[in-house]
Amino acid sequence: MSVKRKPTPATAEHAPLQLEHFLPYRLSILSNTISQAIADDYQQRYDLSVTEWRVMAVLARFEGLSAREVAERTAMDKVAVSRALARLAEAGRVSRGMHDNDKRRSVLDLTEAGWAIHDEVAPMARAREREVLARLDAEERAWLTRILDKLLS
Amino acid sequence: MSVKRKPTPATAEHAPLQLEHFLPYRLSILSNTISQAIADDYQQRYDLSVTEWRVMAVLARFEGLSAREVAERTAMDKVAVSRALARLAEAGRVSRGMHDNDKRRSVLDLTEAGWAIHDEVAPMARAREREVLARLDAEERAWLTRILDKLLS
DNA sequence: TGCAAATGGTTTCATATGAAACTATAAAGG
DNA sequence: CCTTTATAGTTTCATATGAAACCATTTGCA
Repeated sequence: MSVKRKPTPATAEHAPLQLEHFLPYRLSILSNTISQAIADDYQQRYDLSVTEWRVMAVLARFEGLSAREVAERTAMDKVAVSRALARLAEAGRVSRGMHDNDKRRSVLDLTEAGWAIHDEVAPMARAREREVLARLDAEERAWLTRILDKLLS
Repeated sequence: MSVKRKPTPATAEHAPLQLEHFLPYRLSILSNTISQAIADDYQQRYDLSVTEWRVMAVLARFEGLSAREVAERTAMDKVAVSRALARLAEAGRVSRGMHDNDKRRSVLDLTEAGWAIHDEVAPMARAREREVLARLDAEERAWLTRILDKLLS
C-alpha cells in the first residue's frame, strides 16, 4: 500500500506547480499514451518505427514529395526524415526517384510493399483514434476539434 | 514558392490517413510545441533538462519522496529518474537522505539551491501555460479541462 | 557568365533514452 | 531462522536523436 505523502505546507513561501493540473504536463501524458498505444500495434509486427510510419502516412497522402516536404508535413526533423527514408528505401517500402529539374531533390513514393503495409496499419491507427474519441460524447468531441484547431493555428 | 502537391486521387483503393486531422498526431504536435517553448525558457539558463525539471517540480510539491514515488508522479521511467537525480544531487539541487526503516529507499528533497531555481522556473512555466490558455475563451478552457480529465482518467 | 549564398540531403559526433542485467536490502514462506 | 522472491535504485549496452558540419547542386546577382 502506498503511503499518502504530505504536500508542502500551505505556509510555505514557495508556489509549487501542481503537475496534475498543469496543461503542458497533461497534454504530454495524453499524447504519449495514445501514440504509444498505436505504435505498439505495428512496431514489432512490421519492424516500423513511429517516424517511419509518419513518413509513410504522408507519402500515402501525397505522391512524389521531396524529403524536405515530408519533413514539413510531418513536423519532423530533416535528419530524422533522412534516416527514416534510408530504412524505408532499404526495406523496399519507399522508392526514391530523382527530380527532373533539380538533381538535389528526391521524388518519394510508396512501393507496392509500402502500400500493403500502409493498408494494414492505417485502419489500426484509425481504430485507436476511435477508441479514444469514444470516451467522449458528441459535444465534447466537437469542442475538442475546435480547441485543437485554435491552439494549432 | 512551394508547389501544391496533388493528394492521392480519390479513385485510389487506399485510404490514407489525413495526419492534419488525426487526433494523435495533432496532440503530439501541440504537446511538443508547448513543452519545447517552456523548456527553452530554462534549459540553457539553468543547465536543466526537462526530466530534471519535472523531478524538481514533484519534489517541490511533495517532500521526502523516494525515487520510485518520483517516477510514479512524473510518469517517467525509473532509469530516467535515477539519472536526473544523479545530476540534480551532483549540482546540489536535491539532497538524498536514507530512509530510516528501509536502507534501499532514498528520501529526496530540494535543497536551498534547488528551491531557488524552482522559484524562478515555476512562474515561467505558469506564464507559458497562461499564454496558451489565453488563446481560448472561458468556455473553451472549461471544456478543455473537462475533456482532458475524462481522457486521462 | 562566374561566384557567393541558399537549398536538399546525408554524415558525424555527442548526448539521450530504455530494456535488461545487476547490487543491495527487505519481505514472505517453509 | 534461512531460503526464495520482491523491491529500490544503479549500471550497462544498444539504439535513437539533434545540432552542426558536410557535399552536391541550384539560385541570385554583380
